[in-house]
Amino acid sequence: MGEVTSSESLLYLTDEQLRQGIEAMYFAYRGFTADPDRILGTMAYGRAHHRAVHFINRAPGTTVTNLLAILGVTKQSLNRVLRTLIEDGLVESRVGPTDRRERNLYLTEAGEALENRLSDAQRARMRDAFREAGPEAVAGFRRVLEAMMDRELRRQYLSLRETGQ
Amino acid sequence: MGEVTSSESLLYLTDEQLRQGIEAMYFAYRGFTADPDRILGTMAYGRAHHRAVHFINRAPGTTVTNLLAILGVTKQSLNRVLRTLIEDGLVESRVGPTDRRERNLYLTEAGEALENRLSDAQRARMRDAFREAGPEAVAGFRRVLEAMMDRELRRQYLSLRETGQ
DNA sequence: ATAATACGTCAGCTTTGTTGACACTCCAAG
DNA sequence: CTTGGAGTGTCAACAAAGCTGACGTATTAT
Repeated sequence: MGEVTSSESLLYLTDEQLRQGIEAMYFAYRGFTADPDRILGTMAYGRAHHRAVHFINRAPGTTVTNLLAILGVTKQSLNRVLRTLIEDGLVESRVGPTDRRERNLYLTEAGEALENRLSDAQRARMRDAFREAGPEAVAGFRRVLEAMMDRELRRQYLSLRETGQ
Repeated sequence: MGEVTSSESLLYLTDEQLRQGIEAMYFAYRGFTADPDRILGTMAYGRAHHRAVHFINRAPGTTVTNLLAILGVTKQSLNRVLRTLIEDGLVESRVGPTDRRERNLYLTEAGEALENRLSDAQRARMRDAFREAGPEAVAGFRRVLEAMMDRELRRQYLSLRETGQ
């Protein structure tokens, strides 16, 4: 406290500051997932279903391999989730038009309805947080998060951003 | 795009912006946990052990009930983790001096060694991200994360901050 | 004395991840 | 036109880490 590290004051890089950043990240992430989790808890779905539905909505027609790369799980794990979503009529799997080995994934109306419910809840929290913190804080938030991603995930994130208008 | 919402420009509260914030949070959290996970993967421990060790280090002598409140899991779940840590000599459980029903938890030297290894890795990533983003971005990052926490978790987070110098 | 608290543990279940193995379809290249 | 490999689906077995419910045992508080 009151200890000046340099004339530029790199106080925000103190171990104590970094630890607070780590704890903030941990507690905030729990808030971040709390609302969708509550909704999902009332049905037979979990966080994995949310992720699948989110990214299918984000990039309709995406293939299984694509989804595997974004989610970073094994195909067996994803397939289990995907299968229940297809059986329950939330996701449609169409044989690829050019390459018929591929499966293009789409949300059905019911799937879109669930996606909306979940992302409405998550967006509401994000919106409140953004509003409370203000636009400059939001810009900083985004900048730090981007810098925290793994190289490959960052690439994925940025290419998703291009997609969305 | 180019659509002006108001004279104040609340463009950062667009659904598209919020969705990008959500995805940034998701991808960044994976980066956030990647390094400790890699280390833990080489031993018989997981993320749950990391959390326990982190918060015991943060508040030495904390009780089991306290830890339960911070981590938000059941005592059965925590106990499984705690038991292995105690058996392996990373955590010491002392009978409470004033109230002998309580157990005060402490890291042993070996426990501290593991905690250091894990948090060094995590801090290194946080430090790089902070350095890359700059002090103002870091302040914004913290402000948004704080606003995203559940009321109760935010309380916990803030009381932890007081503890640390 | 009795009730409540703090802790530990047994048993069983769920979600979501993992390996490894195998089959099928289909594209592309030799 | 065959053959290798990519994309996909699925079976089996397992692990980590969460959950509920129930019970036992100290210890403290009323």
